[in-house]
Amino acid sequence: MPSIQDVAKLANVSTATASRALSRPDMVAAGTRERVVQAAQELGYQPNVLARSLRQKETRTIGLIVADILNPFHALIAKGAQDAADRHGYTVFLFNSDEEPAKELRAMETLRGHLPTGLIVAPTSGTRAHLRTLPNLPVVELDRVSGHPGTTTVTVDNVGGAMAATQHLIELGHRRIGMIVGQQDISTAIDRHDGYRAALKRAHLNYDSALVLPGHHREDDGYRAARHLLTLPEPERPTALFVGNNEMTVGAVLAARELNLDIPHDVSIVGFDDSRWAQTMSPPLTVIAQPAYDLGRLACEHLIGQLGVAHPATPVRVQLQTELVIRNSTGPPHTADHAKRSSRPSLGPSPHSR
Amino acid sequence: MPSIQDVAKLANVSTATASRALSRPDMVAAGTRERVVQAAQELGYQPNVLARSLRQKETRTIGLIVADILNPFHALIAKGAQDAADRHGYTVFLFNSDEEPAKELRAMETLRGHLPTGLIVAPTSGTRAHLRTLPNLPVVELDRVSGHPGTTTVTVDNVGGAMAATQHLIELGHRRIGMIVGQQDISTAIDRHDGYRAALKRAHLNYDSALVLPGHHREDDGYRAARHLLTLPEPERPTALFVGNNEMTVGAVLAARELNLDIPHDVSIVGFDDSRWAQTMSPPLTVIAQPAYDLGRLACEHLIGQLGVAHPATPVRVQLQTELVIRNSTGPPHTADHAKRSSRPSLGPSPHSR
DNA sequence: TTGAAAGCGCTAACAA
DNA sequence: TTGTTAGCGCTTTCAA
Repeated sequence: MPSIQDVAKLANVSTATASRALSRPDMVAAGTRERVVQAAQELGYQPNVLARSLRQKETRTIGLIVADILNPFHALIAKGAQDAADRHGYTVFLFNSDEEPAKELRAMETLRGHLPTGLIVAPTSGTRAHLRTLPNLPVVELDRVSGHPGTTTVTVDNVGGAMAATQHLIELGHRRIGMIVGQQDISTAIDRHDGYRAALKRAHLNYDSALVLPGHHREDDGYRAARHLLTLPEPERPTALFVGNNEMTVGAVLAARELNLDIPHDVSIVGFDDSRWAQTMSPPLTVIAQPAYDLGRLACEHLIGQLGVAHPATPVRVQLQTELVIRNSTGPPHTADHAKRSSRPSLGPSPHSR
Repeated sequence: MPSIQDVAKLANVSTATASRALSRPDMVAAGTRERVVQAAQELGYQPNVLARSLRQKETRTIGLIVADILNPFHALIAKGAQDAADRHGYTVFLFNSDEEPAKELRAMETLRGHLPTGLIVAPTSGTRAHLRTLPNLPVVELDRVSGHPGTTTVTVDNVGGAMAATQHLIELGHRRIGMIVGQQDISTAIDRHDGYRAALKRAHLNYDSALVLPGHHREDDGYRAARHLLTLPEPERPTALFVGNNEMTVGAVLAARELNLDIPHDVSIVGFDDSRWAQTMSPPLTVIAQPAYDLGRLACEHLIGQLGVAHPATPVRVQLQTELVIRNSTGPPHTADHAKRSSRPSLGPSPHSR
């Protein structure tokens, strides 16, 4: 690997001039500049980022910790952030916390040694404590908020989204609406739960805690919770389910299928988060869609934007809107008064539309 | 951020000793060692990776370039690689090429400045040329091979997988089997095409080039190709489709739905790559499953394993097996001799808008 | 077993 | 406009 010394030698200038010619062209005479650039090209010179960063105490590197890169929602966030970083000449270090605070801490420690210019994190329950390890590091929280004071947050309107989902079911005529909710120490789960309650209240429906089951955001949790709710004795069984995230929604759908319940005839389902399979599943799922890519993009842009700036008095709180996408997994309830259709040959592929 | 100087001062030793105490404990007297470790802990010292790497000319960093992090197959690869790197104390720089050689080159250039210890790449058509920019950098190719001489490759048996898929269809009684194949400058696409041909040949079936349509690995390509194949006039229309990757398979399924063709009654479909939605789709898809996580893991382990070693005479070629997972998207053909069922209600009118 | 000193490649004061 | 020089934080000779 050629160094700037080699370039300088070939161009017959000092290393300082070579450095300037490449990084601050306007500080150097046109002729010299050209010689240096020419030499650099000839040697295939690529500056050593490590040396530069060490000297400048500025790495142009951003740490990004997402909860689970295998979840398309988080993958899309990561892509949005990475694309944005790239546009601004930053490089992203991507880590997975797998929803485990311990892993998140490890990621932060690793990151710290690399002296990132800033950090974007989709918090776990441990984030607030962990962030105290990294004072003076500009942080943007993404998707969820940890409650750490002073950090910029980029989220969606989870309360509003959950209300829209619940209200959609209510408007279809549902009165017993179950919710499969995420961990109650994660802000999104709390907010979605709140939105669900608020929508019920507005419609003067009772909140029945027996219809609200917690999960840890995994498919399996959704499956188990749905199985429980959907096998409640008839008057108690919910006619609709609002599921708090994408993975759990898959589980809920599988549970319904397994119980031979037709969606939406026997049970309506609304999920949170849109995704490829929400569209291609049968039936295509009604969901609350989130602008995941923009979430990542904006988090990154805000982080970069506030880098130079001194600590702003009031931290920025960006909130994006969600969108209710009505597909075919929701419909009016068919309760006991309707003859229970017995042998539907599973769930025929339903019309796919958007 | 405390530096090793601070630690040294607090422990009353020179920086050299402090460094040794932390990195090579056995070179230091027990008492001194303890004092240093104690001091480091007290200060929350974390070594500056940049300075260390600059000095040692060794970054313990691995570059990873995948084709598309939004594709669960690649996401799983990335996770496998990252987990493995982590276990060995390496940090991964993850980049997306988005299947574009130009983006891949940019990623490599960025990477180069960071002096990665090694590189793992899922090649595009440009990789072979680009790798010449990075001589002396240990490289492992993943999933696909670029033909760059001397690099270790970790792939699956694409020929075998494609043969298994095709043979499965043949055994079910299909005689006209269409294939939607990937870009013919990507090794996996070539291999899968070869496997398809080989299986036909072994069964003494003609290879009909009219039944083989190319695509660029995107859902949309699969959709268009399938639409074309499935609307061929009756005697020519294939009764089964083998689709060369996961994204295109989704497109093919959507096309079949839109044409009101029942899967597998009217057309059988086998995809390459398993995934969440392959399982949850309706019908659940028969696929050739690939060990994506292990692909990533092994690529990383081989890279790390060969780091110290001088250039091995014969490059390593790891090949993993695929597995035919039979679900419900394949069945025996029902050709013209069967009465064509006209109005299958289950399929529903499927206005798939795009 | 420890310390002094050099140097990785780069950029930024400062001087010329 | 250019060059000289120092130093970012660390590890590693070399010497004691």
